[in-house]
Amino acid sequence: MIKGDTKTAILDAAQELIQRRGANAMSYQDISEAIGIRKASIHHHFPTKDALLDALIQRYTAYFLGLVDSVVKSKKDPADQLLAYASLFEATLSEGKQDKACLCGMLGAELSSLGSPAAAGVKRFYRENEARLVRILEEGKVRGQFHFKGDAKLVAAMIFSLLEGGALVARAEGGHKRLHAMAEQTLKLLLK
Amino acid sequence: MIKGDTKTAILDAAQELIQRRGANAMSYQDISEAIGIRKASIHHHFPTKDALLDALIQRYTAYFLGLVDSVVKSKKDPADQLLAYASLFEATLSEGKQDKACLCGMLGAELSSLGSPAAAGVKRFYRENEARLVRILEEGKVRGQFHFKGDAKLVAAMIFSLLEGGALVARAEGGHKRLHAMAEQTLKLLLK
DNA sequence: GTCTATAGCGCGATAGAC
DNA sequence: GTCTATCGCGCTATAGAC
Repeated sequence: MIKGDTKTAILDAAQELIQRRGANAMSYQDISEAIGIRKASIHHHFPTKDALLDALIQRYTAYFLGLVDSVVKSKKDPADQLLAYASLFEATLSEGKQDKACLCGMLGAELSSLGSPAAAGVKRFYRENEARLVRILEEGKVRGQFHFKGDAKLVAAMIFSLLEGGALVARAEGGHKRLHAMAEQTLKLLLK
Repeated sequence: MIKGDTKTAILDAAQELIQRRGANAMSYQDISEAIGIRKASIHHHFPTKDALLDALIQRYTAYFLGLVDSVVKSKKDPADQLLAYASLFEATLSEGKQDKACLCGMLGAELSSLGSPAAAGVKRFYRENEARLVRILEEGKVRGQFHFKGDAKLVAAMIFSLLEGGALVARAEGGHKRLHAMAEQTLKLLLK
């Protein structure tokens, strides 16, 4: 709280705008209007848009993986862990003024127009998330609770894609409730 | 070939650009350079970008659903139909200069910056695809081949989101081969 | 139907005062 | 650290000649 508060406000505004509309539809002017600061001041904190995106992805990844780890730690049951993991995507969707998808899901669509540090950050987000899903799935299999055939890595990739894609598709119809129903349905396929 | 060839060339170029980079990163100038025509000429065929997007979505939807229907008709086995359906997404991903996702998957991320006819078109694409998946899934269940618990509509939504999301995520890592592996893994979950 | 030319705007980014 | 002012560019879109 001593310093850097403006930086945080900029990142918060940028994140919300991107989650709602995408990076290419978000401008310094939009951020400026959202938090009541001039464009030039934003450039002082983040010289270029690429730098802003990069910082945003780093912060989001750390924050989101932190949520994942704490939510996974708080449950013993892999099935509960999986639903809790999915609920992070659902919560984003229903947060605030709504229609917010995962930041890195949005950026995935815009990957080829991103700077290379930003693009690398998005890929890392995907990898880290899938790695955590693998752990949940393998634990569930060891316990004799999940009964899927095949590679846990592929099931993890499947579930991750389904949640990222589901967040985007559910914005068009059904919203967070529909995403939740999809997550529960997916769990049913794993349990038997 | 008698007429309207320019219109088709414009739509082809626009589609490729959007599938690769997104609608907000695609400009009349890009199309102009791709097909060797002036920007003003594009405006003659499609007065506004919204009109171009709308026409593009209509054409894509008709084309894609046509592929779906013919591919479904050509297979008897629901499991084969499902893999064939998924292969449409895989084929897009590996086509041409690569890294092309589903047009409406890309536009789903940019939904809130689309004009309302375009947005409605994207939603319709989602609905029509899920409806076709429901039919495949129900047929598979009736035949005693698919063994999923729960609502076929939810499983359809799940699979559709997984393919749309998977196309986006697989562009970051693994490409069409990874998407194919995910589709096969999904089928395994349904078969038993 | 395609062209040249240009209007009018919003963008990312920079210079320099305070 | 924030501001005013502005640059230069690319965008969508339009007017009008050919």
